[in-house]
Amino acid sequence: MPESAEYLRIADDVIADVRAGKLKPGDRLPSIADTRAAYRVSYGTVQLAYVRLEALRVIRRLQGKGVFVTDPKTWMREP
Amino acid sequence: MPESAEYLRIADDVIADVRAGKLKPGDRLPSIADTRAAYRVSYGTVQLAYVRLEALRVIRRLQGKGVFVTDPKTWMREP
DNA sequence: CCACATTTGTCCGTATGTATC
DNA sequence: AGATACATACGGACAAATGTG
Repeated sequence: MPESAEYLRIADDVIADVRAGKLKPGDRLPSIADTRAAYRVSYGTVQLAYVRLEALRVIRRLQGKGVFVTDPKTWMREP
Repeated sequence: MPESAEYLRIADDVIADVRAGKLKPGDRLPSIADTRAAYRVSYGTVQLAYVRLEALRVIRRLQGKGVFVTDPKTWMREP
């Protein structure tokens, strides 16, 4: 295994983008299909990252609509 | 059509057990193989529940050792 | 040190369901 | 009706850490 797992890398990248302001509350993330292609991973790997990000309250997953960034105020405290 | 997803049910059950005191900080959860059998689900479904619980800081997953309950003080607030 | 079993970790491909547009 | 997008689940495969003999 590389430095860290791919699903963690995907999740960390999203968090980093939010912290950097590249993703703002309400923004929609690229589709899972696009993310899959960008990272060259399976659908399941992206979903694993999203399940984690949802638990961390960084995103909301809305079936049929997309995946959206939440308000960082609710989670942006420490590591 | 599932009342709710199996992986969420597994995760919620663990949280409920911790809240009820049936699982205490430092306790080791049943092995994934046992949990699989108990819920009659696949390995991946249990892992999904655990990835979520890890993000919620309810458990720590230690490769080769097991899955352990964390100190609820760090997460037991909110819904 | 070595071999082996156990246990968790990660990833893939596929199938099917459900919601939205 | 059809296309798009997310949701959930399964089975399989191999890697990595741990513990035991």
